[in-house]
Amino acid sequence: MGTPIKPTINDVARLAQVSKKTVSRVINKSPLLSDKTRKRVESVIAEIGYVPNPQARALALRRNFIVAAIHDNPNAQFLVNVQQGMLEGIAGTDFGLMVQPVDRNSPTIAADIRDFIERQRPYGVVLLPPISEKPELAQLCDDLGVRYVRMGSVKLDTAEHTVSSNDREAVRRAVSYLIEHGHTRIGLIEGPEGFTSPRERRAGFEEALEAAGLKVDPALIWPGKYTFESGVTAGQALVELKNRPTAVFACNDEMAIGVMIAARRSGLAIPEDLSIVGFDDTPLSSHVWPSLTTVHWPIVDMARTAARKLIAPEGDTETGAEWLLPSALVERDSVVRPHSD
Amino acid sequence: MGTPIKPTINDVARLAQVSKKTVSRVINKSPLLSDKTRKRVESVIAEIGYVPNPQARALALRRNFIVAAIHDNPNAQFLVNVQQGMLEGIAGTDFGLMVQPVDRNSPTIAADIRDFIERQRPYGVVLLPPISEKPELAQLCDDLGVRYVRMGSVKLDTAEHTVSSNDREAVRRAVSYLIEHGHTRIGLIEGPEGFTSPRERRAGFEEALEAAGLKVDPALIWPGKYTFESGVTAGQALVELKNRPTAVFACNDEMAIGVMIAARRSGLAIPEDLSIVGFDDTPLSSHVWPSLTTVHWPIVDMARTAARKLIAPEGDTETGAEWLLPSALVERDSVVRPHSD
DNA sequence: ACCACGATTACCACCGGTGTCAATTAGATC
DNA sequence: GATCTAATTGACACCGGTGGTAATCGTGGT
Repeated sequence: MGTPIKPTINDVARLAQVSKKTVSRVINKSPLLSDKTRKRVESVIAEIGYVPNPQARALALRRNFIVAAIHDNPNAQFLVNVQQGMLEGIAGTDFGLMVQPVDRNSPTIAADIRDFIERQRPYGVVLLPPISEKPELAQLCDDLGVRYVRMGSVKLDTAEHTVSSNDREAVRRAVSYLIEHGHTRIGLIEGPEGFTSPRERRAGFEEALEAAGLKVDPALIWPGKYTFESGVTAGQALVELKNRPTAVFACNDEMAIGVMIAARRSGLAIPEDLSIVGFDDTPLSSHVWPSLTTVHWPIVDMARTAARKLIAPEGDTETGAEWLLPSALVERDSVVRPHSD
Repeated sequence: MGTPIKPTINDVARLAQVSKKTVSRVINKSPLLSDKTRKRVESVIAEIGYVPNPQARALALRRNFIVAAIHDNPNAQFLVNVQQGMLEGIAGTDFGLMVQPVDRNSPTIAADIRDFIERQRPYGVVLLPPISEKPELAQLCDDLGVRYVRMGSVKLDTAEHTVSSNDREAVRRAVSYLIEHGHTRIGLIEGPEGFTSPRERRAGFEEALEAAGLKVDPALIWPGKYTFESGVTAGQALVELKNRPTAVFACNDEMAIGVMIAARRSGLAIPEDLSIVGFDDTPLSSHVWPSLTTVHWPIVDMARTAARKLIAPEGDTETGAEWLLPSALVERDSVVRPHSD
């Protein structure tokens, strides 16, 4: 107890009667080593329980074994999914995961991120949406010489260093699904303005309608903020329309569930009177009743991929997974054909 | 771009015409320095944008500036709250936050944690519930010479290194609140077996009944797993009882909401036919309809405190906040007086 | 002007690893 | 057995900081 003194590479070297450098070679699995020596050193390592000091390694190699998730996203499920994915991506390596939230609206956001990176010098960082949409932050990482990967929707300013999903196509398919079920008056609850992903989702919505020869009715499109409350508000507005829609696509699950609540308060039955489709596929979506048909957003996959790309050897640009990950519609119980009138 | 070379302490020393050590003193705000020298060095630092290399510091000081949250908790909101709290606790310091999940059921859990700690050598770790209840893990931290703080409910094996809330008392108050509202048949949905916190919550439930002279009816007590589904199952069972309860206390919010759903499926109105109280005060609890009366569990406060205690100077045992943090009942809309029959 | 003494500052080893390159050893060849 | 070459291994500087101690500076007292 107290303060146990960890054995160092010198201890191993002395006990195995070899030089530090040889021990270093064993640790790093260098091929230019005789089996005999390797065995001997390995047995000493096992015996005294030597583990290389990560800080010393980091100093000598001028790179440490930490990747960081930098985010500005208040959504718990999203964050946890990202963390899970990144941890999967670094599993089996020596890397660890740091988390650093920032304030999207702060004027010092760039300085804060710079501060974090310089204070910790992580090996690389993953920029999560929505701050991944700010090109100046990617530039900052470049300037600081820290590797980075952005997570986002396709159609960011550039695809470089970006792991993405195709939200537009995913929404197009989801709305087409509603149309195939016979819906022609379909409401949309949008995400917050000023970000790529909500914009893409709206574009997908419009494309689906146009492809089916339906026209986009501005009265059926309401703004939302990705929050439950904003879903309730928008849902209420939609439901109280004289000529109300028979289906609603909400740009995320939370708002979709808000719509459910609002509709029910107005005496509508879900899905009989109003079909609803969400986006994200959070656990919540299968917990509500009726369970929510929604677009599965591959966050975990994206985060895993981002982490893998981040720690992949320099030249190795084609490590395994692709940069674009597929979404999929998850059919549950919140969509039926509309009343035939 | 490319690989910018960060200025080092040597660059500063050369430009300011002083020794490395003097620069080091400036960085560490040593008092034994003349103002003149300090000013000169500081201006050079500002000019070339020098930031000390954290890995070199970590090596020399034999301690780094990272605290880690080690957890085995699948609940997203809980994790995010803990992270938020810990980040608040280290705000303004040089510390960063790492996250390391482990598998509670894995036989190698201790080895996994040891592995993590040795691979990263964080300055200290916070053990989150429920793994904070395993004394052998605290022992492990001791053995490894890494500082730690546990988060949990009072009545763990020992209070040492433990930031806690008093779940028993909190539940006692919540259930007393139901009793004050006229409920006498009160159901309980328990948390998973084998952990201190659910045990304490149950004890609080029983104490409240006994204090009011009511007897504990085993038929009204159902097991749960802290999941939404288990809440639905238990809720359904309670509601279908011949002599069903007029109120239910669920050991967490998710289960409480499960009970809501189950009750509604059986045609009961909430809260008119069934009052419900939860535990946690997750955002969810104010999103459901009717909003859920629940016990506010001070996770953020506990996590903030844990982080502060962790990085507090050695002897400084009485830094600010207490080790025991208060819970409080949050009155919302899910409790009314029972039908007077 | 000289000296003691506290305030500043410099020097050098060290933290625990890795890179470079020279030295040593082993195996092959004649 | 001597020589050559490839395979192993070691010596040493260095990564960028900090600690301990010695050296230097400034000041007041006499």
